[in-house]
Amino acid sequence: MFELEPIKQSDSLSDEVARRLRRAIKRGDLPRGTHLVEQEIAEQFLVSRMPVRIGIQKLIDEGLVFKEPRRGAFVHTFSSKELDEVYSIRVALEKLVVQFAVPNWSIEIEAELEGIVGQMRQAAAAGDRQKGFELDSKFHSILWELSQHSILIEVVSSLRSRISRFLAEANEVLSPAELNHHVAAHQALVDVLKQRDIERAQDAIADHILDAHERIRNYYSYLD
Amino acid sequence: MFELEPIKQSDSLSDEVARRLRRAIKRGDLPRGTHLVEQEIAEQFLVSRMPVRIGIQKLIDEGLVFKEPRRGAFVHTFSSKELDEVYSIRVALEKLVVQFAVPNWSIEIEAELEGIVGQMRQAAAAGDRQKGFELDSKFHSILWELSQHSILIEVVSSLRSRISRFLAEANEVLSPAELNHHVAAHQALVDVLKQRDIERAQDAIADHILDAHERIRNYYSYLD
DNA sequence: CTTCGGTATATTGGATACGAAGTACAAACA
DNA sequence: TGTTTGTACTTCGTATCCAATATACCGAAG
Repeated sequence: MFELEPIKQSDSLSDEVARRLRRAIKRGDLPRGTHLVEQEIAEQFLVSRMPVRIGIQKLIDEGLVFKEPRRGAFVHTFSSKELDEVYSIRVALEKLVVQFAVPNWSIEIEAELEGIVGQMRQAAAAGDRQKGFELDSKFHSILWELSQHSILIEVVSSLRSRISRFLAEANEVLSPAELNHHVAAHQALVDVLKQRDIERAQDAIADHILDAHERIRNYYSYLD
Repeated sequence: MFELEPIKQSDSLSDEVARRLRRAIKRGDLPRGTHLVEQEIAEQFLVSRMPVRIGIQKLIDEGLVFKEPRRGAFVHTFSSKELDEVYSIRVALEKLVVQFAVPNWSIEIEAELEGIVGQMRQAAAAGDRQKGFELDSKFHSILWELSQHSILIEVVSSLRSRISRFLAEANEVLSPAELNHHVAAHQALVDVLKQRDIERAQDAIADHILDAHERIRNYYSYLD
């Protein structure tokens, strides 16, 4: 008997459609308020309207898109109130993440996160905001995974997903000082996590999230 | 100029299908693991398969149903680990609910919740577990609404929705003592809320949720 | 010039029929 | 008994069609 890697075909067309639309929304290629016309999208992706409809439905449930009856689906526009709401929830949940993640802390994770912070430092020095943003996402998702709580991961990543297009937008105008501050915040977080002190780590991540909230709120305050 | 409420015709067939399936799952009419065959459901509801597909998709994103590629959709079966996860998140979020709800506390709300607790007491005395369950749901959803945080409401109600079929099941076997204890817990919660002391109210609701967790965990521990 | 009404167009939401591909199950086979 | 094969079923996607409704435009009436 021999073993071969199973071919994973878990991707249905509707999943693929959802994924591509999700990416486009998060990257800002589809500006807020954009009308997602089924027919157009179907033609772009060379599929029929059905997988598009199901794909859009997924995005609706993720909060990235909203639908008006008989009018169609539109890219969601966030109010600053909603932004505040998301952040207030995230603070609570990220503390929970830390609570569950710390007991699973290991040398390997420590090295991985340190490595990411190192890359962040380089990206900040080079002024590569895009790279910095990706590393930030990666940093947090590693922490989420470390918590080993599938539903918590689902909820918290869904929350971040909702606001990611705003994060991406605000990220583009970060000053060099803010970039450095951002790196330092992650370094500080790792330093506290290393000590496996849950309470202090929770405080640290709460500070970090609140700080990000403040930053992004300032950005959007002069926007609308 | 004057304002009138817009007439919303938000009901599509897929919404209706989702609503009915949701009800059936929560009430336990569709046992866990049930294969949701599109054709069958379509025939039952006298609609075509399309609204069924979209309706099922909604339930998937709510976590009530899961899908296996090329096999179909099944009513979700919870593990005790998932139950623990949901509760750990709910404790954090319900505390947040209280934090935002207390400042909006009013005489009217107080009367309403007191009324519900009163009805709970009657239902408990009469041994009407079904009624007690409905009142419990209502009690908490009023508190959620009071928080005025739309996303928080969305997330926390979605979490409760996931486990509601288990709650309903466990609810059926509550002893009279447990029924009374349940009523007392809600009364205590109202009493603390009345004083508008956020911290104590948070502690109270955390106790209440943890207590419910313990109870339901005991029930399911001898089940699987 | 604004308001009203009609018309044209586009889009959604749903119905229906069909086909390809994967899954389950039972019967036939070794 | 254990394996193979065949068949029926189901999903997932395609292709078309249709009714209801939203929107935009245009012209006429006030």
